[in-house]
Amino acid sequence: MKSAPPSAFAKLRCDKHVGCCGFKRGSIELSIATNAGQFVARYSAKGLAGLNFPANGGADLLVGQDVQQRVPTTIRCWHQATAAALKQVLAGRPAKNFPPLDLAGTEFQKSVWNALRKISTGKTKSYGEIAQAIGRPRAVRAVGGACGANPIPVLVPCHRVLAANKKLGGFSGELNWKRDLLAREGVMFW
DNA sequence: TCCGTATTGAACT
DNA sequence: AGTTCAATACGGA
Repeated sequence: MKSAPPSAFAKLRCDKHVGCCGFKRGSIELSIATNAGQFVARYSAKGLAGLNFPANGGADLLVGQDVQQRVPTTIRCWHQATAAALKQVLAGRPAKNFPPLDLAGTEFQKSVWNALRKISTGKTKSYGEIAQAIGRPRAVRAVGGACGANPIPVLVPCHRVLAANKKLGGFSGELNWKRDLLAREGVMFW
């Protein structure tokens, strides 16, 4: 596996910023520079716990390589897997290796997210199909809610879920991301 | 308990 | 072909 790119920055969130920006106390955030912008991955003690789309305004919180050296070895290893996997998906290719995922949520949400991970690159499913896959054929709307609560977009491919009529459906945050991600995988939709 | 939701399919214009 | 509408399961307040 390749080493972390030199463009990767790390930041450690100060504990006094608890609750700020939705990040949790003690978590470690590492950014990933891609051709789609700078993503931010968040790690807990158990694994990758969150992934954020590139956003403006966070640059002032970033620090350089010196702080990155203070990141625990295990997390740096996870981050390499995360960065590689993210870039694979952005390139429209299936990710070979995943870091351990620390998916925090209810049992229902985790079952939905687990079902999402079974959708292979370039394929799509409807909310109804996901609902059926987890044994709750009528929980279609709840599936949508779980998708919106997905803490790790892209790697947990919530963007591969379309409405039953194969139209785009919705997305939390910029809908263009869903379009873009699908286009990167060669998926055509109405 | 009530409200909103990244749905769905059927019944209507 | 577009619009309205009720059923539905779950999560958050």
